[in-house]
Amino acid sequence: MKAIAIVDANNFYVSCERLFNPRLRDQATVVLSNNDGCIVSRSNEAKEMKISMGVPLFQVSKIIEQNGVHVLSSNYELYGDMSHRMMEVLETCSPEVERYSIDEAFISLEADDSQGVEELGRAIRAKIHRHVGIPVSIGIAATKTLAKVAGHHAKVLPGLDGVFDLTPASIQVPVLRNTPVEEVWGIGWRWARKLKTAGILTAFDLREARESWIRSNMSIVGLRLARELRGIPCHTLNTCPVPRRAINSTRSFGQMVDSKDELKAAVASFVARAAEKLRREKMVAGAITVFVRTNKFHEDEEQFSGSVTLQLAPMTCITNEIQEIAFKALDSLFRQGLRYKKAGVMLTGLVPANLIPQPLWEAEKSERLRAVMGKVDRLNQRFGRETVQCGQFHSEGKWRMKLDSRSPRYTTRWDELLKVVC
DNA sequence: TCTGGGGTCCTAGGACCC
DNA sequence: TCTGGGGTCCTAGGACCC
Repeated sequence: MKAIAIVDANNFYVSCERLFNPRLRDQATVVLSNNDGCIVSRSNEAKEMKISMGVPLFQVSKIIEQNGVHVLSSNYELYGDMSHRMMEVLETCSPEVERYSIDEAFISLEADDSQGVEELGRAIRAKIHRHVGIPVSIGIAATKTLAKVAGHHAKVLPGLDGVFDLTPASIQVPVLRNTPVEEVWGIGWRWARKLKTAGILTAFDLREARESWIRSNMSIVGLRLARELRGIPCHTLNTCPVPRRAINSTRSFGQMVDSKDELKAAVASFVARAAEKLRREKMVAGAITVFVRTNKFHEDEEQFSGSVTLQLAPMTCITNEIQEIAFKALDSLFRQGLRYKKAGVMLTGLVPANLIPQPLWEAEKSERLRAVMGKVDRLNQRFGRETVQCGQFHSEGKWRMKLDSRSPRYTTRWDELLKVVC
């Protein structure tokens, strides 16, 4: 029998921090988003204190102080590296691995005479724990959506020890009846609200709902979802990474920004980051969107949110060339007298760099520029982001984000290696 | 005072063409 | 200048995910 499994790391960011700081084990710990704004990962102890996912830090500061919860800024370099290690182990366990997010992968499992899918799942869980040290939950079923349901149960039901096999037909109905509809993968709060009004309260109700109703209220997306709950696969495994369609770089500012120069500096830095990603993927972009917005939480201030898209012709991956167009977009977007909280850029129309024709007379120039960019990227990779900067920059500025309590990047920086003191 | 970032997919509507 | 259906392409916006 062949099945799909979802392998999902438990409290991933907190688990990564605990690997290198064992004092955090058994202690309530949370990890924050960029700018130290929101809670994005919680240990089980923190979850028990009713600290919700995604809440702003200041709203739970009382709980955190009263209980001595450990609070860490996010350390994406560390989490990215641990994620990579986990995926490498998975690739030794299954011929088909889809890296779904930083802490999750879908894999195929094939049972044989000696081992059922559940035993396979348990072996994988043990191997990841042994080689990487991160605890995972594994849900197994015939479709991705059912596997996610199984994975959720594997995580929260203590008796299952982290692995739940939902392939036996006999248990599917009771399990789906016990799954609130808002916990189904693909159902967000808006659809959940709509479904509840229509009397669809559980995953089972959604599975049994009329297809015509689903189609007209939730589009083809909802229809696929309902079929997946019935065991009809609509989402296959994507084992080779699909080419990216867009690259973003956006940030909320540490403090509000009102000057155009400072906004320009922020946009220049976002373009630099996005262009670096673009070159790493060996692609060029055909268009750039720049957006700015005020602080939507300050309801008493004048609000503005706008974006401008401009073509990049010829297509390019050169930071300075993209910055030039981005500044034009910003010029037409900027309004004096507003206080901005967030800005960003999005590169779209991405094409592999080797597929676009180069005009002969441009070839030499673009070759030279690309070589320069390559050197800049290598220097920044080696000595840290923004060691070498392109175009206009203020290295400091109100827009820079806060990261007050980041742990060392133990596995990717020589000077931040874990020190053992005897 | 403080409120994340980076993605994907789908649909509706407008512009344009035949 | 208006009439109309059908097709494509593009963009904005909405919904979702982690």
